[in-house]
Amino acid sequence: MSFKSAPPPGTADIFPAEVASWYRLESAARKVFSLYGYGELRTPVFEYTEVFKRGLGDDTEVVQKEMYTFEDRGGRSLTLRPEGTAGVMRAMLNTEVMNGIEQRVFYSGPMFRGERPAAGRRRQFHQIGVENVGRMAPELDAECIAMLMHFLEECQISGSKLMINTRGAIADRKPAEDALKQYFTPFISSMCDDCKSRLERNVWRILDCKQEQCQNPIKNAPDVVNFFSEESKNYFKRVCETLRNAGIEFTVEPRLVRGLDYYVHTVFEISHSGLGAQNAIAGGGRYELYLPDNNKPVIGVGFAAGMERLLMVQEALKVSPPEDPFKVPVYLISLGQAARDFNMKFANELRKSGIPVIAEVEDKSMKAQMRTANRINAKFVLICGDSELQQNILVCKDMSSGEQSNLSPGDAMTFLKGKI
RNA sequence: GUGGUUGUAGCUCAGUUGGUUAGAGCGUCUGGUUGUGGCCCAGAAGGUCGGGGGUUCGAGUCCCCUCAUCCACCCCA
Repeated sequence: MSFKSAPPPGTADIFPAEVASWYRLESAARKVFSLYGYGELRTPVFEYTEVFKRGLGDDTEVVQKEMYTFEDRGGRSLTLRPEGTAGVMRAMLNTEVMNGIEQRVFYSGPMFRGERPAAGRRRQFHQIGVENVGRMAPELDAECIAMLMHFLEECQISGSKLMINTRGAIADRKPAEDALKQYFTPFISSMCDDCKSRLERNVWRILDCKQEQCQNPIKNAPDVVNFFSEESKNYFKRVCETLRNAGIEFTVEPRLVRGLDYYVHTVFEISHSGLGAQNAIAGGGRYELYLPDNNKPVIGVGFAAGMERLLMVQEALKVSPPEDPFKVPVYLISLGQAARDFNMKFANELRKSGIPVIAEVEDKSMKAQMRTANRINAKFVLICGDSELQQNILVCKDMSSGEQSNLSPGDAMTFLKGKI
């Protein structure tokens, strides 16, 4: 196997046979999201580096060590988007959302993160995401989650687990952070290196640590919710209520923090077993996102789902693969140059009337051409040789029954139109 | 970034304690009497054994380096 034909680490070619499954995910997304009033927004795959630094938070793992950053010829620092929200919010700046008018958008496309590839984790991966921008209400958070569940249902994905938590308002952070710092400080010498640096940089993430030596201190850590304002607590309560009213099952996971700094209040994650270590198929929450040169945050609630992971779950659940939209049902066999000339022209006429066709261009034997027809799974073949040309007919053969008949080119076209 | 795993034909893999022209199955191509596929039969093509260096009379087999794969840590979608 030649390594030269392999794409760079963590990237993959998606061949036509697999693309059908991607189409299905995307059309499920369009269908469901449009039911909730969401329209598609397409933003660039790269942005000014500052958009992500400022938007996601300088101290996040993603910004610190996973971004594909480069300088363009104009000396601008640009970054391949590691997630979708920051770019969408950048696009929303200076629109009516800044005055509390709601915008509902979804997106899908490639994201880039310089991580070591593993099961369900690539350097270029694809997300479908949704953002409800401009307004804040617990009902919107709940509806966003409900829509995600609806989408998963549409994708025939069952057995997923919804976990939610609250991070409180930004104003609640300080007391909670202080309490956490105070609590962890006596234990910190026995904790892992990452946690040591998190203590000052980002205490919250200690709660998320999975290292053996950190589990004990974490287990008894104070519940941050206790430091939140009544307003924040009520907000979360209301989100939970609305979800229950919608009949959505979930568990409250006080340890659920998530890695990006822009989250406030509601955060959530959906996991699915049977995916390997990366078991999150979607995640999101409410955010207040600050962008360069803007002191007023863009607010909203949203989520992103990993397309590769959704596909993996579908496969694990044995969701039947969609029909290949690239089937070519008609194959034109020609015997001799004159017949080939005719077929090249006739093929185009068939295509213009909506019939997918492949015409053989090589001077191969009848048998060889029949074998090809069989291999590409043609439903019908049209055979043309000198005698057919003389009589102005084509032999039309049904590949599954083996029946064949002589038809004029015009009749053959109408016949095939009726069959395909 | 840190670990471990694997790397032989288009694909899935065999290759015995290092020993002559590197194998199988599937796939592909060509044939099995004039222009008819799938099944069957016959034959053919196709590999500098991921790359580089080393040990050896001799390396696909052993050692080192490198690249890539897959997986785990980490992080998250």
